[in-house]
Amino acid sequence: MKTQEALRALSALAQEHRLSIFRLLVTAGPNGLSAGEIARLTSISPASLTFHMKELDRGGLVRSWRAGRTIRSALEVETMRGLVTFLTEDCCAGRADLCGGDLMSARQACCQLDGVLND
Amino acid sequence: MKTQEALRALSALAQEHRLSIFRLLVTAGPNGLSAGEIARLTSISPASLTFHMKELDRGGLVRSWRAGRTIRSALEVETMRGLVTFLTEDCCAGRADLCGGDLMSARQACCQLDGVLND
DNA sequence: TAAATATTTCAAGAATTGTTGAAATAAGAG
DNA sequence: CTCTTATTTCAACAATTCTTGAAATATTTA
Repeated sequence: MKTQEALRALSALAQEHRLSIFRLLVTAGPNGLSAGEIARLTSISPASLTFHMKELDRGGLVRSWRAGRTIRSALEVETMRGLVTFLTEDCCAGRADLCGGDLMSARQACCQLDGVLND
Repeated sequence: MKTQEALRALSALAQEHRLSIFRLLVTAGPNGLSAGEIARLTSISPASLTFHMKELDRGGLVRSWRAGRTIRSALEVETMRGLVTFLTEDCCAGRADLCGGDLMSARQACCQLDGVLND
């Protein structure tokens, strides 16, 4: 995952409504939920929901498809996995332990960085 | 970490300048960097930097202190660790594997959720 | 095809976020 | 105490984000 993709995913999650939509879709599994179900369960108006679903889509966090006369959306699992990897491995590269990453590999990477760090 | 704290941390990271400041501070370690150094290294104007450092502070991602006539800022490590935990354990609760979390414990949790999920 | 349901589009307006340069504040150096 | 360096504050403005209700579109049902 590149920085720009990560920024779009982070922006998508950094909003109250969208975070709750996201968490709802986590529990919904691969079949997802229809827009109407999401709107009802989160008390977001239809027009506003369309706006937020687009942002989640732009962030690569959901995928949507038509099913009859409803639009269903489900989590794009790999993106979330990629974001956590970005935060722990790429974003905090060489110091993955700082972000909850693996301590052993982080320690090795840190040793290589020792000369670069300014303190 | 509560949802509102996570939202502030996510919002703080969801901006190009702030993400690059964050990544700079990852490499800087506990002594941090002065505002001037950050401004020079990232090409952000002083006034704009003040604005963004406040957002990072609001997100709990950095802490700042005066050292002589400079202000130094360093990473607030625990918040980043907490955010990754939030994303993997709390946000994706019961499906931590979706976010790159531990597969074993995720599978156990999923079994308990099976009856609740709607597909 | 007409009616009903589900969702999107659109434009207007409100709210929030980000940038800028000039002036203000804080601290060390002469 | 004055000068210089480092940073913040502020107000104005631009840009982006979010909400709203009304109208438009797509699909199924009668």
